[in-house]
Amino acid sequence: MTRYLITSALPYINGVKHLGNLVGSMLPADVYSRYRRARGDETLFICATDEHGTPAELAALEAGQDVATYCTEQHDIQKRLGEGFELSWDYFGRSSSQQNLELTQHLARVLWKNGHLEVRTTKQVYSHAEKRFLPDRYVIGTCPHCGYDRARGDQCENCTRVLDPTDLIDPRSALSGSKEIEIRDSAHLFLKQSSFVEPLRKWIDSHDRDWPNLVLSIARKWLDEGLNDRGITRDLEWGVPVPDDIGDGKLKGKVFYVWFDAPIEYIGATKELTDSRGLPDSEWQKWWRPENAKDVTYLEFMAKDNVPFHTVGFPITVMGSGENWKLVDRIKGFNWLTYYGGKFSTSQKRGVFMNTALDLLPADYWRWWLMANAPESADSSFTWEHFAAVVNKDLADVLGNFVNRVTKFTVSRFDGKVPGEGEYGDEEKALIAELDKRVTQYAAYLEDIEYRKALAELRAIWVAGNEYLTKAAPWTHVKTDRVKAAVGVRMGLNLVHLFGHLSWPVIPTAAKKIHEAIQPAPAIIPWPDKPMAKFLDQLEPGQAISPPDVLFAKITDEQLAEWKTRFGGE
RNA sequence: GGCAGCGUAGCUCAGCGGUAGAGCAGGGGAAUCAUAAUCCCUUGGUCGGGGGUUCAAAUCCCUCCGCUGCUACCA
Repeated sequence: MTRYLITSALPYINGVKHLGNLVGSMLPADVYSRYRRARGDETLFICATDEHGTPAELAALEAGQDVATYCTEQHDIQKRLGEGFELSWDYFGRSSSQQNLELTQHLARVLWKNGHLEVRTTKQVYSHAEKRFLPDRYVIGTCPHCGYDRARGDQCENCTRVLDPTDLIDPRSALSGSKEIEIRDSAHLFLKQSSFVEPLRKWIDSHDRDWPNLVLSIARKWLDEGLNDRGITRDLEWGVPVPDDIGDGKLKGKVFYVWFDAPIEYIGATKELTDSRGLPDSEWQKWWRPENAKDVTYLEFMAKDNVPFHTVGFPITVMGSGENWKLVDRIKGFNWLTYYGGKFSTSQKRGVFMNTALDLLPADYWRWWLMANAPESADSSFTWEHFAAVVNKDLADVLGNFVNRVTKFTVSRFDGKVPGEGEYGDEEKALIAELDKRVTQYAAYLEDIEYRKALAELRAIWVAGNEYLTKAAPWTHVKTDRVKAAVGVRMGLNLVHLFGHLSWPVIPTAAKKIHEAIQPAPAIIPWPDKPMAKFLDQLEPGQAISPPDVLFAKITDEQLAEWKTRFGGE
């Protein structure tokens, strides 16, 4: 049987993530992981914080903390928020872990031995005020092309030309404004990516049919433009140190570039997991070393900005090692979620962030809207109006109200027990036939990782329940034909039970409550892996049920107005 | 500038060579078990503009316009 290795792009450490970050990687990975587990597949869902790099150092500086402490705190915050969103990680690691350090150094060593790395001297901007090297973007000055006086060292935001920091007129530090900067020579390790174009293209072409267009076109764009060799070290203190035996001692005190060590943390976090349980190395290797992982399908979830690093950078690391490491099998890429058509922005505090989202509403509300409107084929836009309308209609009216009306009616007219009288007739058979089709279709969409379509199908399944109930109308029959009413109620309760199962990967908390209205719920609510005729006729007559509290309170006009004001709608 | 994606009903989107679709919103009706929720019926689009290929184009090609993103040391 296939085992599933699932990774979510690593959220960066510099603060709480927004809904765009969530929907682009962590949440879809979670829904898929839950679906696999529901089907009984052995599944490993790995995520971690991405902790290295200049922004982490700067964020720590701003917070008045040393960077290690800052990262520890932020990691805990992100972990807690992820759990608040019911992200079912098997492990949420840290790219600053010892395990990742060792793996990163190991892979760099074999790349060095295999001749895929070389030392080159580059010109770097050094700032005396900060006593540090500055990444290009943290040097600002006047653009030599258009005269814009706040052009960044990597690109002028005004005329969009790509720049080198040495091009800037009157350069200064973006951090302090200090003009005491100089260009220094600095030795760095370069990964000779250019020699991997052919194997990469072959590999990418082999996924022509099973990768989304978005992913293929981004990957090919990079290959088509010609792969430049890429610096994989930086003049920073915070990061994985370059070992002394690489680069003939010219790289003392440098660290690997965050993009080199971050994907390796997928493996690192797996080892963190097995180490934390005192398991031998063979346990993490059974996911990552193909000789032990022939039955593993590896899926990566990420937003489109991450695609180059997962289709080019990381695969080169793995291929160039000459060792057998698991390469990704399927990549699911996402476009951007926008906030009223504009960018979600961490620095400008524009949009909705994971912490505030959970303060307003339970995770399931967000999970439903985000997955039902996932930016799969194009960017999609979050607006409070749309969010409230969708959540109220789909969750409160269509699903929540269905569960409520069936269970309440059972209590008021059937003593709160599953009625056993009567046999299923034509209406029930028609419903069963429809649901056999729809459940199969829903599963097919989840297998394809087509979330918009999958959730539309799930919603259609809920609607089918409402349609059936209207036709069965037990509230009418109960007055004249108790047996007929009993059939409708029994089917209604079986439908509630079904909805609890089918909804679990997407809205786990509500699904659990729905399941518990009928009977105690297991930790993993399994997929209804049998024909609907059986599944919808399985509740024992006489079994007691208990209506849940209101599953989804509606978002009121007042709340909507308040949130729009508070978060700046439009 | 280059590259990529997108432009289909008021809104959010599906369809991607064979008589224009879904959900929401709007209109009408039914029902009254239920969080006034539900169910049925229904209005609504010359598929961004123009040109071409084809028996046939929203769907393929060219071109123009518009929006978004990327452009390699932010991640």
